[in-house]
Amino acid sequence: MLQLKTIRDEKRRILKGLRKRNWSDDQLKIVNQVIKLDEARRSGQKAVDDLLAEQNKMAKQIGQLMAQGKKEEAETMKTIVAGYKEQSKALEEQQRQIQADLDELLYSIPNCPHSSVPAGKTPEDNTVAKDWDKPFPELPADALAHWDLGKKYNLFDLELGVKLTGAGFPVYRGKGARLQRALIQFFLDEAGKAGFEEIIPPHLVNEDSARGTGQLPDKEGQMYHCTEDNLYLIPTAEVPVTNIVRDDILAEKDFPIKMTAYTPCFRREAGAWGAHVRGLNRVHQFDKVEIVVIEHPDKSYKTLQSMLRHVEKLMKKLELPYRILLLCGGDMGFASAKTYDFEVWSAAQKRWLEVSSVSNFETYQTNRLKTRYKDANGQTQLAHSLNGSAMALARIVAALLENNQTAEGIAIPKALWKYTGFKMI
RNA sequence: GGAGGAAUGGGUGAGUGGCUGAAACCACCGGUUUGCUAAACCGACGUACGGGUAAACUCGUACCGCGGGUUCGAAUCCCGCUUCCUCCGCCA
Repeated sequence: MLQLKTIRDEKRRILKGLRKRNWSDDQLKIVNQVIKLDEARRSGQKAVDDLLAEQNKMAKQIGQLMAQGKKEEAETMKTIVAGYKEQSKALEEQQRQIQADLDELLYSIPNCPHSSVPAGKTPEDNTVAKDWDKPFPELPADALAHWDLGKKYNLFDLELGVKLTGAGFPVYRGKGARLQRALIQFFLDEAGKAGFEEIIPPHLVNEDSARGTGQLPDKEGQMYHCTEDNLYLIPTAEVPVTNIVRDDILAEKDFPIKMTAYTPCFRREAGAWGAHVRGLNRVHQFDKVEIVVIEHPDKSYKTLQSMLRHVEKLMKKLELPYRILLLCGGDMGFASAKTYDFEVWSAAQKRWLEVSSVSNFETYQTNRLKTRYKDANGQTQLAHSLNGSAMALARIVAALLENNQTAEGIAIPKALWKYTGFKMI
């Protein structure tokens, strides 16, 4: 969530940013409500603190009176303190309510987009930051979409997934399974070479972690929830990995903290079913290698660029046509200040598929996570957090299969040979 | 799953009702001494919110695993929960 201090001190910037997210004048009123509630909170706290201070002082005096054997005086003071206590209890209750209201409002305000983020409402308003300037792969007229290729070569089975679990849970098998594992290994190795520490996190997280990265309370319905144990299946490795630094106070020399993790990702994705969700395009369980960076605020945008270059390198090694989009305010995720999306060209479907999303969250996540560092003056400051997919598997597989299909079979890109153990499917 | 024990600041660890936001030691940081390093000595050293301030600083409040309770007053007493350790059972 946004910091109260930022909302107080930089109200104009925040309002401007929220307009980029197409907030109406009505919605923008929330900002003023927050400021008003915050004032009430502060004056309320002063009142409570003063009352408690008085009680503390009197408690000490009572102790001294008792020691001196002045029992009656002590007793009269006790009755006075009892009155104060009642007052402060009532005030504290009021404060709790104010704080709860304030939190609720703060949770409902998305991150303020970076000044370089274009305004816009829909995906059509995104800016193409880097377009594909070479020709797309030419496929014969009888080219198959990946779901048909999967059947033809026995690579994955969606119906079998329905039998075992339900729609959206693909079963990979044979060379399809092997390709999947090869890609994971390849992505992890590349991340390792780029200096990311490899993590194997839990695949279920508790409520605190889900709250830390912002899945709760806003996107509760998107996660699978094990109610018996109150644990959530992770929708992305971002959740457990970023929470590694929750409640930490780092030193400046610790930056950047670079971590990578492969995990399966579980998403309920209620609704949103339609023509574009066939095959592996949108599933409830998919594999992804994620990169996460905790960075000094002065360097986070430079780091965002280096993360883009990393993902770009993966695209090139996989020999896939890709483009990079700078998302507009309306299409950006709730917690992000700036997001780039990578899309690969899916030659048989003849459309772009989103395979990676790289974002700088600035202090939006770290404010909830309480991930801070000591600056040169010894002051405690919030760190910046960033993450990106490097990359999401299912859709990469879809594009690989479609783009590389030939009469002889599906050609595997050179970079994967040593992982797959085969060059053709 | 059953039976015991434990949880204090970055670490070790003292502290069983007021003089304890918390001894001592270690680590870290600043300084003195030193040809350099080490040692020795001196000093500072938690977090959050709030007040006085723009800041240095200073004051108040809260925090000794978490939540409640008793009391004028709780790290300390009581209740619930969580986690960790030991033993037993089950098990990849």
